[in-house]
Amino acid sequence: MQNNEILSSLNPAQRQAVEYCDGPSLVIAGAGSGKTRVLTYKIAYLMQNGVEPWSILALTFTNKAAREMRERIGRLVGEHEASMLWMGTFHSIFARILRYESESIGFTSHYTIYDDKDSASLIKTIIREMGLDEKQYRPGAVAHRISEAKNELITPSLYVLDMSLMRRDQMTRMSRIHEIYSTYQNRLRQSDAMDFDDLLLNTYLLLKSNPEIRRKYEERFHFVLVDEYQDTNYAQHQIVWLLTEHRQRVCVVGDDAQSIYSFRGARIDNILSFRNAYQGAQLFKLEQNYRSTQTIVGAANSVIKNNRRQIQKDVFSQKEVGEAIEVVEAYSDKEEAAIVARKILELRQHCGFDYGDVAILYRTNDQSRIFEEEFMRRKYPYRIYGGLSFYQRTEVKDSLAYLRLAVNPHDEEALRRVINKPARGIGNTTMERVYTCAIEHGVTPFEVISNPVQYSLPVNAATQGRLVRFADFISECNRAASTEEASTLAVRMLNESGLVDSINAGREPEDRERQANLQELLNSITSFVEDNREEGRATLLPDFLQTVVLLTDADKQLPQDGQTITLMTVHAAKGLEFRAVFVVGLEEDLFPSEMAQEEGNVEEERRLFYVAVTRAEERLFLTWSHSRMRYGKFQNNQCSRFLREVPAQYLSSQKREGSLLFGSSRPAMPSRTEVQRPVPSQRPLRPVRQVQSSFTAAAPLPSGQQVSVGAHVEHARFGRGVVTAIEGSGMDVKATVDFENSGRKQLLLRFARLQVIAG
DNA sequence: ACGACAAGGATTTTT
DNA sequence: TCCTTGTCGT
Repeated sequence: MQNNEILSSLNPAQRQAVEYCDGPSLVIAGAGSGKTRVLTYKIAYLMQNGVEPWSILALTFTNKAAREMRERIGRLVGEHEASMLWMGTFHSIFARILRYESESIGFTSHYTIYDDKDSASLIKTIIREMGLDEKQYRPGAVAHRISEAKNELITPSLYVLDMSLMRRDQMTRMSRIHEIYSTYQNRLRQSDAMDFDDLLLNTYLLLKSNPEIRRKYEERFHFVLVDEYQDTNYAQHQIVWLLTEHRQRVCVVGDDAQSIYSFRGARIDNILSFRNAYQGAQLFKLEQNYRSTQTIVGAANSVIKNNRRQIQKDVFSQKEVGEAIEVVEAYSDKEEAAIVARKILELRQHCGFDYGDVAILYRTNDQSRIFEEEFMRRKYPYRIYGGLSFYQRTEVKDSLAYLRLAVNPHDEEALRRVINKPARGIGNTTMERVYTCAIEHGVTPFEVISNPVQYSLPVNAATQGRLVRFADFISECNRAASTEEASTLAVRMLNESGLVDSINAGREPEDRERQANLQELLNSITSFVEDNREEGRATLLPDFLQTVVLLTDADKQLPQDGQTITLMTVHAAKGLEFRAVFVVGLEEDLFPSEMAQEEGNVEEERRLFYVAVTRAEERLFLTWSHSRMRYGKFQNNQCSRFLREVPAQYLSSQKREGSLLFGSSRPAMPSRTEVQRPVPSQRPLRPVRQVQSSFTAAAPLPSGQQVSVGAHVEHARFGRGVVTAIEGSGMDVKATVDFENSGRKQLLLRFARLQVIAG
C-alpha cells in the first residue's frame, strides 16, 4: 500500500496525527474515534517512509492489543515486515530487554517472573518470619504499598528516606513496611525472580545507571509509540522518557476521559501534563466518534463535563440521532435483572438484535450472579467474563510451579508450592526448618534440600532422604530444561512428580474440571512448541514460561461467536463495543463505589461510567434498583449521581409509574465545534524499502501433496486459509497463508500441519 | 496430613 | 452471602 492510500482512508485529524513524525506528539483519542487505526497507520506510515521496523518500539498494555495491532499492520505492509517491529506490552518488552541485559543487574537470563499471587505469598512469609501480626500487617495492604513504591520508582533505600511514606506507615501502624520491602527485594533476588513491578523498576534502573546500555536502546529505537497512555504509571512514563529524551521521537495515544486504573498505579497526570514533559509536543485530538449515535455521545459528553481534571475536547458523532437512552428503575436487584431480560427479548423480537449484540456491564463482579440466574432460568445464552483466571487455578499454578523449578530451582515460591504436592512426607515443620536453615546460611531453600547434611538441617534420616530425592528430581529436570523440548519435558515432569496421578485420581465433577484444565495446559504447551517449530524455532521450557506468565485470560479468550450475551465489569469492557449496552446497578455507593467517595476518587468513577456509556453503539439502558442484596443483607440505595448527570433530553419519555426522576423533553442535539487542525511539518522521505526473497510457485508438503500459491488449505489449529506466497528453498520453504479466522501466518512447510483442500 | 468448622473479609485488576 | 483462610481434632 502506498502512502497516499494509507492516508486517504483517514479523516483530517487522524491524518495529521499520522503524518506528524518530527517530534513528540500527544494524540487524544476520544471514545470510538479510531485510535488503533491511527496507531497502526502511523506505524505503517513510518515504515513506508524508511524507518526500519526493528527501530520502532510500540508499547501496549495488553497482549491482545499488541497482537491485533501487529495483524493490522501486517495487512498494510506485509506480515514479514510487521513481525520485525518491537511491539508488545510494557511488561513483555521490558522482560525481554531485562533477559538480554540480566547480567548487568545481577540476574540470570532465565530469571523467573512472579505473578501477584507469588509475590503476595512471599510477602506473607516474610511478615510471619519477622514475627509481625498479620492483622496489623495485612499482607494485601503491604503488597499494595510495595507495589505503589515500585511504580513510583522508590527502591527500599529510597523508601526509608521518604518522610511522607514513612510517616504514613507510622500513622497506619505499619512502620516496618520498609523492612519488609527490603527483605522482599533481597529474597526475590536470591530466588532469581522479579515481580511484575520489577520488570518496570529494573528496566528503569538498568537504563538509568548504565549510560552505555541506555544509549544502545536509544539508538535502537528511532521511534517510540505508546498506546493507552492515560493508564501509564510513573515508572512507565520515566522509562519512555529515558528512551526518547534525546530524539524526542515519541507519540503517545490515549484518552484522559478513560483513565480508570489509578488503583493500579496509573497516573492520569502523565497524559494531562505530557506537554510539560515534552516541551513543544504537538497535540492532536480525534473527536469524531464513529461508534455511537449522537444521543449516546451527547449523554457521555454531558456526564464527563462534570470532571475538572481533563483535556478539553468536543467528541461528536455524525451517525443518526438514534434511540433515546432508557432509564430503568427497579425495586429490587432481582427485578432489575428481570426487566433487563425482558428488554433483551424485546430487542430480539422487535429491533433485530441478537444475543451477541448485547452486553451487561456492572461495577462489581458479584453483580453478575443475579443476571446469571435470570438468564439461566430463561435459557438465554450468556457468557460471564472475569472471575478467576485459568492461570490462577490451583492445578495450573501447581503445574507451572513444577516447570518453573525446572528452569530455576531457586524459585522459592515454586518450591514452597509443590514440594509436598502430591504429599511426599515433607510437611510444614520440615519446611520451616529448611527456610530457617537457608536464611542462617544465606543460601536458597533448594540448596538446603539438595545438601541437608552439609547445612546440618535438623531432620531425621527418612526426611532427609525424601528431601534429597525431590531435589535430585528437580536437578535432573533442570539439566534437561536446556536441551529437552518444552512439551516433552513438561509431560515427563508432571507425570514423574506424581502430580498428574493425584489430579486424575478424583471422580467428582470438580476433579473432572481440574483434569481438563491440566490437559488444556499441556495442550497449550504442545501447540506453542508446534507453532514455533512450524516457524522454524525450537522451544525449550524457559521460552514457554516466559510467554505464559505474561498472558492473561483475555489473551486466550475465544472471540465472540455472536450468539451469547456478554456480562462483564466496566473495566473489562474498555476497548470493546456492543450494539446494545445495559449499565446496571447505577446506585450511590455501588457506582460510584463507596470506596471511591472516601478517597475522593469520584472523578475516576465518572470516567468509568463514561467508558461504560461509550461502549454502546445504538441502544443504551441505564438501570438501578432501590434495594439490593449485598453481603448477605438488604441495602437501600439512592440512584447514582451519574444518572442525574445525563440530561433529560437524551432520555426516553417512558418511565415507570412512581418514578420521580426524569422529565421527557427531548430538544435538539448540541452543536459540535470545529475540529482542531494543527499544521504538520513535512520532512524528506526516504524511498520505500524492498524486501528480497526467493519466491516459488509450488512446493511439496510432507504428505506428498503439492501446495501452490492460491491453494486453499486447512490447518489443524488455524483453520482454513489461502496460500498467498511460497518462498525459500530446501528445508526452509515457507508458505504465507491467510487464514480466515486466524490471520496471516508464515509456516515452515516441513512441519506445518497443512492439508490442501483445493489447489 | 487431612477433613471439618469458624472467622473474617468483601471494588475495579491491562501485566 | 459466599469464599478464602486458619485452626483444631483425629
